[in-house]
Amino acid sequence: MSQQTTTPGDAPAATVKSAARALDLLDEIAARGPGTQLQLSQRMGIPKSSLHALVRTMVVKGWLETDPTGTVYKLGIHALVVSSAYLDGDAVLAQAAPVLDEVSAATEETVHLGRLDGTDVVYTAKRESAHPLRMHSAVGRRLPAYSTALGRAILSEQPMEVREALVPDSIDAMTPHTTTRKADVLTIIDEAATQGYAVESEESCLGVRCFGVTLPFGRTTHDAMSVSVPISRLGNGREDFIIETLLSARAKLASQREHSTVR
Amino acid sequence: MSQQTTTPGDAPAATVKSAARALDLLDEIAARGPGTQLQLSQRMGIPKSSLHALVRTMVVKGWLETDPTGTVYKLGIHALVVSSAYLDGDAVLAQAAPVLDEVSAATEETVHLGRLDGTDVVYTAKRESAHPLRMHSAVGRRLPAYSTALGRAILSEQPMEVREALVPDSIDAMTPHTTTRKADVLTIIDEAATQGYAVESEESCLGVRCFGVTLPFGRTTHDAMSVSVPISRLGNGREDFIIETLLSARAKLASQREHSTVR
DNA sequence: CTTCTCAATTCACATAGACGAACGCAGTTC
DNA sequence: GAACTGCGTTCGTCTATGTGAATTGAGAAG
Repeated sequence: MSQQTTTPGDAPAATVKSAARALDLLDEIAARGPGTQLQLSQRMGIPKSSLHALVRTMVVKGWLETDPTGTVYKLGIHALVVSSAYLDGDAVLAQAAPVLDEVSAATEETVHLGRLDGTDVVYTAKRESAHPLRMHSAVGRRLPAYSTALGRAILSEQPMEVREALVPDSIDAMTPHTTTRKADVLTIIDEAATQGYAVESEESCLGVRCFGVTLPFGRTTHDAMSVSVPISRLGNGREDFIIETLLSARAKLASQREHSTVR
Repeated sequence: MSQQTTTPGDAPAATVKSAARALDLLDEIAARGPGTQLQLSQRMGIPKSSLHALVRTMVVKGWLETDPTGTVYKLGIHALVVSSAYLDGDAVLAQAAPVLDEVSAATEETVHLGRLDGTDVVYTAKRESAHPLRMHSAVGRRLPAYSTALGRAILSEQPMEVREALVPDSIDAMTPHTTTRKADVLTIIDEAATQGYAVESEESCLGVRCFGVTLPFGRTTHDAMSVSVPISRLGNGREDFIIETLLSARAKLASQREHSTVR
């Protein structure tokens, strides 16, 4: 993804090449894994001699580390440090955290907070299910917005053009149940807009169904919350209960928002 | 952290200025919080005109975001994304995770994994206590090594010169109980080396005592595990139980290491 | 021991960026 | 409403850095 985010078709906007490359390099390694200088230079289309100085700089600063052998470059520990700072400075997270806890306590399932970034959603917080059977997930992970309940919830509050733009024409199936036709996905998002919540069943993780609602912050909502439940634990109205829980969580946040003048 | 440049007393080491600055800027914001372009340029000692292009580049790439007002710059969502990639690629974490779970289950207290970075330790994983009274902590947060049980455990396996170097002459008290004399801290570390585990009582967080042991990976150990317990829950041999749990966790990892040829 | 391969590294030139100073734009203060 | 203050932005020059080709070094293969 990263390579050349180039916001499509706009001004050349004086950009600092070496700084951009340093950041791209971090993204590249994050997205496609570690590599040698040569491999990375090929993957990114940068002359290896250029990469050389760059990599050295980044190692000195602790943003990259090498293998024991010294030839393979991977992310350094500074990659971790900034993440907590990002989360600390996030007003949405701070406000949503108590509600997240409540939903987690009420449902006893894995609960995520996520945010739209490009066509993906990035998890910004989670609460894990107490059950031994639980999803593998992590704060910072990105998944396509259109195939997750969380992302669909966000998309359902966007105007049509945005939905169109953020659902690609060709969708890779992550599981046999993934909806791969753009039109179908758009229909699903439309239903979510009507219902007020989004669903995704085994489309990104086999055996798991997710439910998502947006968080009522700001006028363009980029944040949402979802609950992921193994299908084996659904039934007996438990699905409805989870949806109710999510909707009332959102209602609670919305009312808080009216009382306190936050941002 | 940032601002140093000039790797102490060795080769001039061709460094890429603008890349270094981009990274320093991330560190700066992570360490001392967001700011306007002017503030940041002053904090970092960079001409504002130089910072201007840099900041724009980083915003375009999603590594920085602005306030709603557009004047205050803070970390962007990419800061989150790399962190999960860092953790994913970490062999130590993958191996230690099950043991972490066990210690968490056995003690029902907050358990941390951490790694030495300069004079600090950075948390790389945690399991939270189920008790409502629990520490505030987060993966990615850094604390001084010398004042935490986790850090002291790591230091206790380092040679004397390293300990000397990593404990500063002047220590800021984080709580009234913080040990602030370098000599005292070195003595405590020495005791930890003898005992095989490190302790810290209310020195970084009032009301909390922590116990730490190193993880037996590699020959120079940079990783350690700790348990943080509210003092009110100690007593009745619970302290000994926790220490035993940690020591046996380490023993388990050590034996695993002998069987599997990892890394 | 020689040759191949794949890695990092260095060098000398063309270019991209760092810098200080000047500018534009709000919101405040007098 | 005029002078200030704090902010981002632009411009032209000097310098740092990106680049391709050539070099070194370590293993593996012959």
